[in-house]
Parts: sequence; structure tokens; C-alpha cells
Amino acid sequence: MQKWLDVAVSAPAHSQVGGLLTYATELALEVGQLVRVPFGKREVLGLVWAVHDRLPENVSTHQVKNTSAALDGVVPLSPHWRQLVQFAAQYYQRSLGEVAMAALPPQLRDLTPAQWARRLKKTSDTATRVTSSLPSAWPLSEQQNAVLAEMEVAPGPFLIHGATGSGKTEVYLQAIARCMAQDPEAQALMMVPEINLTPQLEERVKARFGAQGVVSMHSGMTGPQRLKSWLAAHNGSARIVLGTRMAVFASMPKLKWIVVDEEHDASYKQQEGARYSARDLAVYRGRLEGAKVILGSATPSLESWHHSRPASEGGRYQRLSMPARIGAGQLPFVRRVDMNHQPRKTVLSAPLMAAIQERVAKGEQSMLLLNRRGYAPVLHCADCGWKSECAHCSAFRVFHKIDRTLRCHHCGFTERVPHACPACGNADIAPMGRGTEQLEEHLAALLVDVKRPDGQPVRVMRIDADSTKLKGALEAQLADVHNGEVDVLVGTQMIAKGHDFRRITLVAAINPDGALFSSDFRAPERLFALLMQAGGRAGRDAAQSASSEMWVQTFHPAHALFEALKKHDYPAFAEQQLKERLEAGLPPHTFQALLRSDAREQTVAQAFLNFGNARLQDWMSAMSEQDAALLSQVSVFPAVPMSIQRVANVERAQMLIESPSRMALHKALALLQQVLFESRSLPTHKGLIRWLVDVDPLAI
DNA sequence: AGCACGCCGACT
DNA sequence: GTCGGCGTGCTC
Repeated sequence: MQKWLDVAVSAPAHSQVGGLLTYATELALEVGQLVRVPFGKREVLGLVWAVHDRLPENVSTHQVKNTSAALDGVVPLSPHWRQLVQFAAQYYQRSLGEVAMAALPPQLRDLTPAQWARRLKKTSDTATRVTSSLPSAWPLSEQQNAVLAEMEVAPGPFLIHGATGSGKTEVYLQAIARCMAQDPEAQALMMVPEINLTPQLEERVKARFGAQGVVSMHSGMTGPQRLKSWLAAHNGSARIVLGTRMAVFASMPKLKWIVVDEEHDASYKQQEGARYSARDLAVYRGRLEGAKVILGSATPSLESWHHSRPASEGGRYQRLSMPARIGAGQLPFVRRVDMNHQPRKTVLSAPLMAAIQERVAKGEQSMLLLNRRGYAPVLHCADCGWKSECAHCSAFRVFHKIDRTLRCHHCGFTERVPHACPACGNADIAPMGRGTEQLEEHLAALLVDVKRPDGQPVRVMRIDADSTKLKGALEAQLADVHNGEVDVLVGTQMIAKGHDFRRITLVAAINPDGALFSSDFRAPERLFALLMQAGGRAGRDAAQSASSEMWVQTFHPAHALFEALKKHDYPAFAEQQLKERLEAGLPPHTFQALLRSDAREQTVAQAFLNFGNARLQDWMSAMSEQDAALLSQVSVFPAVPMSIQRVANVERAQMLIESPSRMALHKALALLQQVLFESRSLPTHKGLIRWLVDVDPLAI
């Protein structure tokens, strides 16, 4: 019998039809099934979203094409899964089809029904048994037991605020194990911020639960691997899914636990396409599916911290604290070096150098943090004032001494370093400022006469996005650190994350002051988290933790941020920041969205956004009183150039939208999207390239 | 996003 | 005279 289907297809963000298109079919199909449908000149993957007995009224017969085929043999995507997708699409202002298709493994799109059938034959669909009788390797601490007991009786979501080394991971694993011991089909989802962190977690989880029922999901996997993991999760044979933010969309019919480790990490926010926050979606999904959710961090995001205030004050998460380090390990002693009392232009202060040398002599390792890649952030001609600007971006190209290039970190434009100033011919062009490359060089020079206990010269190593560009390079570098070949490690924030360096006893932040007075209101929060996390790298070995140190070179040693850091007092820092944010009317006390537009000309990019706002204001006067009242809670700021105005010859503008009411914010966004769609091809908007919405943006 | 159609520069 | 640049528009 003839039926009509609403099918979600990957129509791009603003193609108005919302990604749901109507197709006819004779097949007996149900909601949630995967189908292949003709779309323009090609055939694409679609997901049946609704089935109708009659042709829907908004389409006419001659428009409707026939469904090509169904991808049989797999259980339809569940109502919960579809609701998660629908919520994400609505919340992040993208089309349903785009979100739905992006949430599925890319391989599915490319498989013909025949290949699909062959693929399915290989998978089993019985729940794998996991080794769930698990004594942990060590007895649990009192603190761990208390947290676990609490989580057993309370509904959550839980925010575990636990010091680095307090044994959070063990708590996650125990919670999952207990759940699986009770329910032989239960599934758990565990997310980590970065791909780099999945292998070591995977190893640990597999050692615990057996390799059989554990799968990974992250963008570093090949297409077939991802499809395999996806199918295993979807049919229930995978009991535990480990992954990065994309895993939040994994189809898991028996999902009972969701863990978001290092929940404060910015990597949970997707930065292209649908800009979702996997952490926030995890909380939504937990509520939707009745799964318990744990967010864990030593330095929670201020959003999560705010949500975990007492329920009597409106908190929605339950805060659980694990302040003590396992094995009586201590947190590092924090030392601030007042750079005002150092000679001008000092890079590495004398006391810090002395401390590093002392560590080297004892055979211990040090780690230096500097958040700037390359040798120098800009090359400068003292004669005519020329600077190494990028021809395509409003940014300077960074001097990389190692291959003698000037590289734009925004568009990738790279040139050989000129021998003389390109503007005036003066041969005397000099680097300004410092990056990791220069720090590595400088440090090696200062340590040239220092010997390790075995009489060998000191080895300095740099780890940053440049040194780890090649596949496997990061692993190789980390191995060198672990086996003790490296004495001093220099790097960007990527070395502060997750890696467990047991022999590092000194961590130093070289020049963190920029974040104290940044125009980005989240900069202090990020700096504090980075320093706490980096400090947590030091002295993971209880034997050495007593002598481990965290050094901070700063011109503002009395700053509240460093005071809180010295006491390892995240709550104090958070309360102070939240107070400031409240006074300034900033998140989490208010909600934000960013409308961005890209165009050939800056004026067009701005005009386009401002046009949308003007129309929104016009509409308000014609709206029902109720709608107008809702929208009056929304502030729309005039469009401004983005902080890096031009990237790869594209001019970029943005418009901030703010409201204390989430509902009002979304209402305004939906209206704005509609106006923008309709006005995109007005003559005044000629040269417009694209626009996008970022709900809950991390940077403004 | 793909994939067409459509109107202006350097090649056989 | 064509091949092809990417600007503009559409996909049930």
C-alpha cells in the first residue's frame, strides 16, 4: 500500500525546508528506519521521521519522488535518539536532517543497500557479557565509597569536583560496574575531551571490563571502524562506549550511565556545523533516557558549578566533592615569581632557573608552559616599522625559526622568512615576543653546562601542535618523557591535559598574565583550569609529591586568581568569578548566542546582521503583546567586526544576542534566522558568503 | 553540501 | 571560436 514518509536528509543548515522532505513508498517502513532517497541528481541517506497514510497537504503529488530503498536488518533508531537529535537541532538552530545525518557514522551514507546487507551479516547482536565482578586493584578510599553510595540513591545529574589524583576515574568505573552487575544488558557512555586521551582510557577500561564489550568512537578512527563501533552500540552488543564529543549521539538502546570526564574542557563544544555542547546534550540525554549522568572535573566550568549550587538556591545538579589525593599525595606547592623585581626582559627568572637545575641534578623532570607556538609571534623591522602581517588575514604571521618560515596560524599561508625587510630593504629585521621554539632554544642555552645524575647533558624537548603534526609523533615524544630521556619539557597547553607524567616534580607557567586582563570574560576561568590541571601533573607519585612545585612568573603576584591557585581553592575562585559575572550580567547568569556572518566586504557582513535586527525590532511592534513581552527580554547588540576580522580573505562580523530567558533567546534566534534567510539575496547583501549561529558560545 | 546553470578570460 | 573560472540557485 502506498504511504508517504517525512524523511530527514542532510539538507544544509538554512535550506528552509528544515531537512524534512516527503517521499512516496510502497515498502512497509516505520519511523526511525534508514532509507536511501533521490535528492536532486543524486541519491542520499535519509531517516524516516514520520509515516503518513495520505499525502501531506503542504506538498503536491508531482513534487514527490519514490523512496529508492530501505537499509534493512537493523532496529530503527529509537524515539529517544530521535528526540535527542530533534532537541539538538532546535537548540543549536540547525536543520533536523543535518543534525540527524551528522550524528550517524559517515560510512552509512556511502554504503549501497547490497553492501549494507553484507556488512550486517558480520555483526552479532547479543549483549556481550562484561567482566563485571570487579574488585578494583586497590581498596576504594572512604571518599570514593561515600561518593558512590550517594550516587546509588540520588538521581543526579552529579558534578564530581575532585582534585587531580583523587581517583575520579575509579569512581566512574565502579559506578558503571555496579550498574552492569545488576543489569546484564545495561550500557554506559564515557566521554573524554580529546582523541589523545582515548587510547589510555580504552586500555584501562578494557583491562577492567574485557575487550569484548568496549568500543571507541572518535574522529581519529577510520570509516569502517566507526561503523563497526556504531553498530555494536546500536544493537546492544557493546556495553561501554568511550569517545569524544561525537559519542554523545551514539545510539545506545540500554543506556544507563553517562560520564563526562573533564567536563570543563572546551573540546566538548563543537566548533563547526551544528555547534553543540556534548556536555550539555549529555545532561539532556540522561534526563530523557533515565540514565544517570556524572560530570567530573578538578576545575568545573562555572556553568556546571553554578548548576550544582544547593537545590534550595535553584541548583539542578548534585555536587559531590573529592578533595583528597589518593595515597596521601599532596598538591604541589605554588610559588609566584614577581617579575617586577626581575631585570627587564627576563624570560626565565633566576630563582626558577635555579629550581629547574636542582630538579635536573636530582634526576627529576620539569615542565614549562607557554601558550604560544613558533619562535616569535611577529617579525618586525626596526627601521620602517614593517611587521609580518598576513596578506589574507588581519593577523600577524608567526616566525618559525626551525624551518625559517613565516606562518599564518589562521589561514595557513606560509612563506620563507625574507632576508631583508620587504618594505624598505633593511636587513635588520628582528623577532618580537617569544614562542615555545624560542623558549626551548633559550632554555637549552641556559642549561648547557648542567649535567644529569648520569653525567649526560640535559635534554630539553618541546611538545606543541608543530612538533606533533606527524602521525605518531606525540606518542613518540610522550614515550621519551615517560622513559626519562627528557629532563625539561616545554610546550603549549596540550601538555597540561591528562597525560600522567609520574616523574615531573616542577611545573612552571612562564607568562600567563595575558589572561588576567583579557577582553574575553572566560579567559581567567580557562587560565585557572589550565594551571590547576598543569599543577596536577606534578608529583603524581606520592613519594615525590611532597616536594613538587608549581611556579608562576607574573607581574601581578597578588591577583586573586593566583591567591586562589596557591591555596588550590577552586571554590573560592569560582565564587569570586561568579560574583563578577553576576555584576556584569554575564553567563551563567544570562544566556548568550552569537550570530556570525562572513562576506567579501566587512560592511556587507555587518549590514546583513543589522538588517536582521532591524526587522526583528519592526516585528515586535506588530506582535501579540505576549510575544513582544517575551522578546523585550532580549538584547541584541549592533554587529561588530570579529576580533580577527579577516581570515583567508573573508571578512567576518558578529552580533551578540543576550537574554536572561532561554526561551526568549531562542524565540529571537528563530525569528532572526527566518529574516536572514529571506534577506540573504537582497542586492545590499551582495557578497555575503554564509552565516551561522553559535548558541552558548565559548568565546566572544 | 553537491551539482547544475550561466555568463566572461586565456588557450588549441 | 571553445574550456573553464566560480557566482547563484535548487534539492520532496
